[in-house]
Amino acid sequence: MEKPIIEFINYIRQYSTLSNEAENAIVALARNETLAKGSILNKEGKTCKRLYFLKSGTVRTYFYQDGKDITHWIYPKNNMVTSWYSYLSQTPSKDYIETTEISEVISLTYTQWQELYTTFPELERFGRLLIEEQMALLDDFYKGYYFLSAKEKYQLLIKAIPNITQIANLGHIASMLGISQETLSRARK
Amino acid sequence: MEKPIIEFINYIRQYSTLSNEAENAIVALARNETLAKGSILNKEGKTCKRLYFLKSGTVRTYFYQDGKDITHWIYPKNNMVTSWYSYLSQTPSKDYIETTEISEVISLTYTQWQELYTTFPELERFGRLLIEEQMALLDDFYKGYYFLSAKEKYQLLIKAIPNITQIANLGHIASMLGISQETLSRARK
DNA sequence: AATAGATTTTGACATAAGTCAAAAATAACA
DNA sequence: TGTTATTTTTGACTTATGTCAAAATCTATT
Repeated sequence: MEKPIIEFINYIRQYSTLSNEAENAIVALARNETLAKGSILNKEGKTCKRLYFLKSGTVRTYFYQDGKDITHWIYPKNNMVTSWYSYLSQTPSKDYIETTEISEVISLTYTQWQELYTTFPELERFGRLLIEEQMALLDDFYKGYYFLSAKEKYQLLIKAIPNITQIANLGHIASMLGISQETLSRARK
Repeated sequence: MEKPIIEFINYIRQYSTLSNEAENAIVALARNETLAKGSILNKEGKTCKRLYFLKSGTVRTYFYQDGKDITHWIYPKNNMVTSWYSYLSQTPSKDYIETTEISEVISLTYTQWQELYTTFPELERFGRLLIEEQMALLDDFYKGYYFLSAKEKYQLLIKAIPNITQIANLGHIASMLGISQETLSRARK
């Protein structure tokens, strides 16, 4: 029998060694889905209950401000995806999470993870290291960001997500950078 | 005998239960210092080896961009302080960390924490929950931040750190928000 | 290949915020 | 309590980026 979860297991192994028991527990709980382009994983006002591993495809998180669709972040495949604030604090989200192309995701719920953390210390380690990495990324990305010109912001993003132009359109990228699409278009000239 | 570490132990207890053994291990390793105003805890180019608990006082992290001093974040007492990217990845920092008034800090090194995480699962839990909280804070704060006017940015900061005007001057606050001091002054009008 | 739809670029103009400089207000110190 | 230093505010002018609108380019489908 196939094990469609294997990529996720390998992903976890990059952070922490896994006992057979822990692996089996994850395999037993994980939900594996193939989603059409434009599928919504979570929406504004709903608490994000799941942490997703994006096995293939692309996911975008966004929210509405003054009626405008503003991209929060774009995730290429092989990333953990969720609405971090909502998921971690288990409070209603301000974000939408959507697939921008056909995507496969593997997920467990917040509650399941809490139990796994308690039962398997190696999974709590995974949880810690995963968030540490996300935190370091965010901390580094936003540092001094405000004082950069439109062009410099774009260059910084390219460094963080090199294939961003292949997986997202200009409008989404621009709002992610906090600049207008026209300005971004000119910055790339 | 006094236990000057007790505030830190209580802080940890907010996140995770602590066995006597774990508590003793921390007491044995923790370094307790009183620092004059303007003390530098870490500087640009040096890897931040310690995670600090700010028992009293105020700490500011900042970096230089085009020769300008730009505030990254300001920490009131009872917070964990470090240069997150540098500490978590153990690579050279871009930040300076300084006290802006006389302050007491309690700290352990990165290496010490790694050992504690392995020995005491309850401390690994603390480590995970601490970073999760920081991550949620950052994620929430920066969201949609770019599209706010100077005035709205200031209001958002006041919500995040209500006593900010008591513990930092306008120039530091302005650069933290990514706006000029003059604009901030006018925004507060 | 032709049509329709979506995305990106270009143009003209408006505006929030930056910069430099000086004045005013506040705090620190003798 | 007067003097100096530091911090904050105000003024005049400049500029990067936003906005609205239209043209150009790319993509998909029949």
